[in-house]
Amino acid sequence: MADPHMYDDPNDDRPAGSSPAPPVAPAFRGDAPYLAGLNPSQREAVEALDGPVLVLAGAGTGKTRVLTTRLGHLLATGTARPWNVLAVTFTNKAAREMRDRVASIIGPAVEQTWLGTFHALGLRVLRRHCELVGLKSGFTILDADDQHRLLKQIIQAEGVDDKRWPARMLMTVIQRWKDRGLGPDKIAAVDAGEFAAGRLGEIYKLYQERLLILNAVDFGDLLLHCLTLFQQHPDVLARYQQQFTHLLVDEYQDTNVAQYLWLRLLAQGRGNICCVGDDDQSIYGWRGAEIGNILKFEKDFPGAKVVRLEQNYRSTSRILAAASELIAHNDGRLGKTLWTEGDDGERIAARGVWDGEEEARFVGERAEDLQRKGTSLAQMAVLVRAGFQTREFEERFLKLGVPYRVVGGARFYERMEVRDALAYLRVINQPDNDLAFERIINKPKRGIGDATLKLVHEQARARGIPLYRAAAEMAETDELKPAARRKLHGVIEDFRRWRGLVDDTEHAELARIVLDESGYTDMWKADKSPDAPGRLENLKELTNAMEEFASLAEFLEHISLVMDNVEAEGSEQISIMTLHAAKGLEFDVVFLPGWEDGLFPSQRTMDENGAAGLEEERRLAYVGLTRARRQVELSFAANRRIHGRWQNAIPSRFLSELPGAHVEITSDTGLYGSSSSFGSAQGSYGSLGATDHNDWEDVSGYRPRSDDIKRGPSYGRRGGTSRAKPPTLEGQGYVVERAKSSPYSVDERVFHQKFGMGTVTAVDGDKLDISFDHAGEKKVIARFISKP
DNA sequence: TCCTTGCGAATTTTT
DNA sequence: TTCGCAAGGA
Repeated sequence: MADPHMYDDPNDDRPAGSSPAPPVAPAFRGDAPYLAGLNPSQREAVEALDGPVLVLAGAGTGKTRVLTTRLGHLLATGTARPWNVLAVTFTNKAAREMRDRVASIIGPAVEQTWLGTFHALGLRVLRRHCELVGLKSGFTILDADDQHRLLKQIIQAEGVDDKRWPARMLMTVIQRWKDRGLGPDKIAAVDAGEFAAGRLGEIYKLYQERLLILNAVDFGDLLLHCLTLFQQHPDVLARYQQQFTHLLVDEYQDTNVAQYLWLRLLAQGRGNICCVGDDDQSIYGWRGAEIGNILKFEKDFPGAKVVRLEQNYRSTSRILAAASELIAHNDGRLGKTLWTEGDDGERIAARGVWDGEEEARFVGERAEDLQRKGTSLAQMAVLVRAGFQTREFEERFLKLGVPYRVVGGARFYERMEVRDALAYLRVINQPDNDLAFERIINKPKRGIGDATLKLVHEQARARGIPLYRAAAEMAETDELKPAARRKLHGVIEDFRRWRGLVDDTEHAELARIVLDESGYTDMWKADKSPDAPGRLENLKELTNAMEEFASLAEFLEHISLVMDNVEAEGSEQISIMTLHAAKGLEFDVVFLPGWEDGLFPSQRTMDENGAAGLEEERRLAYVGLTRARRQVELSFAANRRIHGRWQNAIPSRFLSELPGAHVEITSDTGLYGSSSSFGSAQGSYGSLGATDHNDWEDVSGYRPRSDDIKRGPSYGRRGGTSRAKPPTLEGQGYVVERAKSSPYSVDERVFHQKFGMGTVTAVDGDKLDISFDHAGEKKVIARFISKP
């Protein structure tokens, strides 16, 4: 039996089995009110409480409802006591939502469950046993910026060329190692050898050592230290195993190896683990998520029951059909068949346009049109592949006066001014925080530059003391030049005064005092840049937000874990966001712009991760499509400006993977050749969707295969690019007549609007290799070529 | 110590 | 194109 004193908060964490479970509430046997309205598979997923369970929840099949009802059921029937349940999510938002919804079933008892993100729960465990992994109580959590600066210092100190091996890149590698549960001691020389001239293993080790000295951890450590703890202290692990009789995991397809190991260790107690997820929505492979976790669940947890949720309550059957056909192009799926009792709905509209600007114009018009017909802007979203794509839509919506919001983007707590303000507060709360101290020691400029700071650093390192203490001492001695010393003295005095105020000043008020007296507020007041007023506004918001917390320390602890924005929702605004940010959301109408090969699927992903990367892109497309309830408006441009370069583009291969019967492709006149060159004999391009099989492939002669990843012009490379904007459609020369099969042959002389005259060297469907007289070898789509 | 200029790189992102 | 960073001059 566990030592009852092991748990510092008896109210919260009673040791396992300290009291017998109450009898199952008779009224809840089988016909509990919260079970009403579940379909048979949902109900099965809720009621299978014993042994390992995998719930494969397709998009829009009521996953959240199942998850929360299951947790509620577990507690309401007395199968588990609240503190015997471990419920894990990925985001704070999901955790909040689950907590709220479970509370509506079982009331405040939910507060006693271990419900939270992997990181929050990892932290909770770690706080109790930190000394066992070499940390001291009160350790701090570094955010991405702190990590980056710390690693950069190490890289420079080690004399590694940070041009060739930027800290960001090495940080990513280290993070991926941590995601895989690998500490510095587990990195084989071969793995580390690829980076930083073979020194990354060493750098990783130094980085971890520095973290311990700073008494700090990064996000990856929250799990990594837990793993070490569990492995080296079986007694501790055993107690948690005993405590957690039931585990519940959301978004299982997004777990990384470290999270998997963490779960598996804990689940080895009673083995009642229930994971919910959708392999088709695994889109975070690039940050360590291991889709293999969900694929091999049945192997990992023998005797696992698999429940499929396939009835979709969100989308029309045409949208589901399109999404299903698309995702069927992926290999290695667990497989699901989504169906709905709902309407067919409208066909997916796919629109070809001239360039990005026209695409934005088109989306703007469609949005206004739909709004006039009664769809709220709040029920529309523009989902893009990459952040930079949002700009064109923002500009367009501004011009049209269509209210919009960009979801995601810079988060509040990551804004520079907010981080600066927090750094002041952190130093006051905990002067040993070197990174925070360093951040604001000369912000605003107070004449303590690199030279002075370097001396303080040396002193601190030599004596093994924190920077703040070194600075405080040097402010009293003669080691510094009088000017520097005076300035340093001034700041240290300020901090002393502020620290003296902590106990009897309301902490939000203290923050205002600090920001004023330090000159930080004045610095932004004096700043004439256009974003200065916004920054001052943010500082005000920050101090206001502090009022909700009991103390400064509590506030700081909270925000180091919860970095998310509280989004204002419900207002009449169209949303613009990345496909990644859209996961889990739904809208009546979804715009999916930029469906061009190289942009989406992203060339970079395909280059770096090959066929697996392409599959992940396809899942992203699947996520995008399944966000829509009623209508999907796809679009693709023939020309796009990427990083200031114009490039011509071919439609995304995903477009040709959609079922023609449910997709209606239209295109501006002449864009992709005249009508005679496309589709059937007389058809305007717009009639293509009527045929059973999408004619696109027949038209272009281009049949993508899943392993065919390097075709087509690529973004971010030379070839098919030009500096100047391509001539407008009204120009001329772009409406090209050509016969159905390729009208060009090898050795033929041709003309290209941008590259001038050239000779065809190879023909592959509608793609030509041309040796231009002045522009060199290029791959070009036939429609951009004319006969001289 | 601060400010200007020039070069290079440029997804997706939670905690 | 645009942004961020680093080197070099005032």
